[in-house]
Amino acid sequence: MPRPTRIATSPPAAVEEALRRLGRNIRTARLRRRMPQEQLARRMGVSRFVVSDVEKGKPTTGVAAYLGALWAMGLHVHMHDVADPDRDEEGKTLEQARSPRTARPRRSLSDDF
Amino acid sequence: MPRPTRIATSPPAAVEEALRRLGRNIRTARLRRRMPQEQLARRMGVSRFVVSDVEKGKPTTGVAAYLGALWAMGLHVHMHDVADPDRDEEGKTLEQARSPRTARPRRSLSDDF
DNA sequence: CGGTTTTGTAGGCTACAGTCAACATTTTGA
DNA sequence: TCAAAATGTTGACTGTAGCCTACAAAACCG
Repeated sequence: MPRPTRIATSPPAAVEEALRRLGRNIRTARLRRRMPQEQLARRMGVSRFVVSDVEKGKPTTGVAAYLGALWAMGLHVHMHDVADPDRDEEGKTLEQARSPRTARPRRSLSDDF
Repeated sequence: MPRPTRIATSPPAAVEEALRRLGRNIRTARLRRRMPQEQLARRMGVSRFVVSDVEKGKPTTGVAAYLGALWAMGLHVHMHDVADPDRDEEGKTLEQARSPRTARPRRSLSDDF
């Protein structure tokens, strides 16, 4: 992703850690299946270097590489729960009566400072 | 990700669908929080176009953008379960005695055809 | 409704992500 | 122990991902 995006070059610690963990998990899954990086890469249609990057949790790597790795090992279903509206308790609370299609802020009549 | 990788340009249907779902979920979470794309983008340190891409589930977009969006809404913890070794039943079954550090194939003594 | 905000889209620019080759290192299985 | 396989690392090349500007459309709230 060209033109260094702050989120990619120096992500928040939480993001970095989440990516490292994801990469570690993917690596564990691959090793359990006794599948070399090379073979996983072929299944995904990328070079083995991308697999290496994914397992390192490299932030600048495309999301398709991560999803593809999960998919190639039958683990992509785990993604279905991520940000699932049913699991988003904070969101459910914040949601008032309905869910608008745009996020236009509400302006109360007399509370406009 | 330059040089069109197959996984990114024409991903397996399952990957495409998983990405669309993820993007949809992120959008729902954002709208519930009544947060414009612009504001979310600022928090992430990217332009609003990247947020738009994420919500569309664009496969070629960097993983940091997706993770960053989740993080900015406090949803990145959902990633912790993805490919979690404890949840990888198939992997647990395949795993024999131990987990090697590389995926070198085993060759039994007399079963080498 | 009507002004305002949000979101979508198109085109162009530029830095860099993915690729590859070659070699070094690590780790395995026997 | 040791050869073989897997993985890591480096550096150069190249097409594109992310950015921006500008306009259009959509959807909101009062």
